[in-house]
Amino acid sequence: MNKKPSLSLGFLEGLIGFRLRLAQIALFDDFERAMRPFDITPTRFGALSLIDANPGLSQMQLAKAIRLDRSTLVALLDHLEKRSLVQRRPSATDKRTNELRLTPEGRLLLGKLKRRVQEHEKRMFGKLPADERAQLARLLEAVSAMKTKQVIEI
Amino acid sequence: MNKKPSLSLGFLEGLIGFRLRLAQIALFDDFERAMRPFDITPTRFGALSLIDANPGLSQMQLAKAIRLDRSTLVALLDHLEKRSLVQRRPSATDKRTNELRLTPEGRLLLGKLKRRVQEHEKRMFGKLPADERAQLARLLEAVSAMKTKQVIEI
DNA sequence: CGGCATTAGTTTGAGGTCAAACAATTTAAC
DNA sequence: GTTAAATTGTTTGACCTCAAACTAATGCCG
Repeated sequence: MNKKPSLSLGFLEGLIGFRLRLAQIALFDDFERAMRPFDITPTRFGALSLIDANPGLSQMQLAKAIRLDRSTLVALLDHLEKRSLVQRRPSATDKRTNELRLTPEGRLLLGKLKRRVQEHEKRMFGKLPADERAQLARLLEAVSAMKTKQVIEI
Repeated sequence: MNKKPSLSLGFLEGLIGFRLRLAQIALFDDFERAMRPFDITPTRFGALSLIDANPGLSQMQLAKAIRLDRSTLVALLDHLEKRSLVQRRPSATDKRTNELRLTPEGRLLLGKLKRRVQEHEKRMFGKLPADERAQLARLLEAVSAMKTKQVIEI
């Protein structure tokens, strides 16, 4: 009748990277569920937010900011443009680039999404005391800032 | 000469979820680089570790433990089996399931990988004082433990 | 026992992601 | 100023992931 032998994590037990991956999956799961009615993923939300905060930015700038390959961004923007949330406008000064802007519909939707995302963050982190939330944010930022100096060969 | 206007993060600025995603990307990047000579991804490493720690487990058990869809696991195990690192052995007691085990080569490789992963963790978290690393692990675990109680409709 | 729901592994299809190759444009070098 | 190098957006191909449908086997329930 023992239904949960519950596997051993073995070596994974002590790895912060593994813990972070699990947290990421839980987070994505809740986000996805909350945004399902709008068909918005974390990546799409990030793109909308950054375009909103930096109107006129280029696809390369956006791609770097959300850590997405520029080729991946093409389909994502196609999608958002098809939904009339975003507009690609050829730059007058550099004909290689597009200037990205939210449409009025895009701004309207983003407003709703922001409220949902706040609720999502509250669900996922609201149980933690404020100082621990701040600590978590600080530590995560420190990890992101770590750059690989040098890679060991074979 | 200002080469870095450096976009505003806007609404993303205050989101722990966004910070966590950036940390995850940085982590994955360093991991991937360190393991490139062995063609091992975090997911593959996780699978090898769990099989090592729980010899004879089934594909479903493994899939749940590493949060992977069972259909995804099929190709992953095909790959590891083709490399003679893992063995699928049909269970005698339940003919639906396979018992998973590492081969001697698998155990040998995993040993090397563990050392690399330790170096990787040291690179990414080593700069943090030990108590902060522990705190980070604890907080991440708390986030993973958050289960969506209920989802708001439209 | 006998039939039906459940479970395990697999296959297939849709979508997200990166890397490499390409054309158009801009920048740098001479 | 002309030519070579770098940059931007795009397309294509490979891979990973999930979800749904399928098959074989087990468990349940009368």
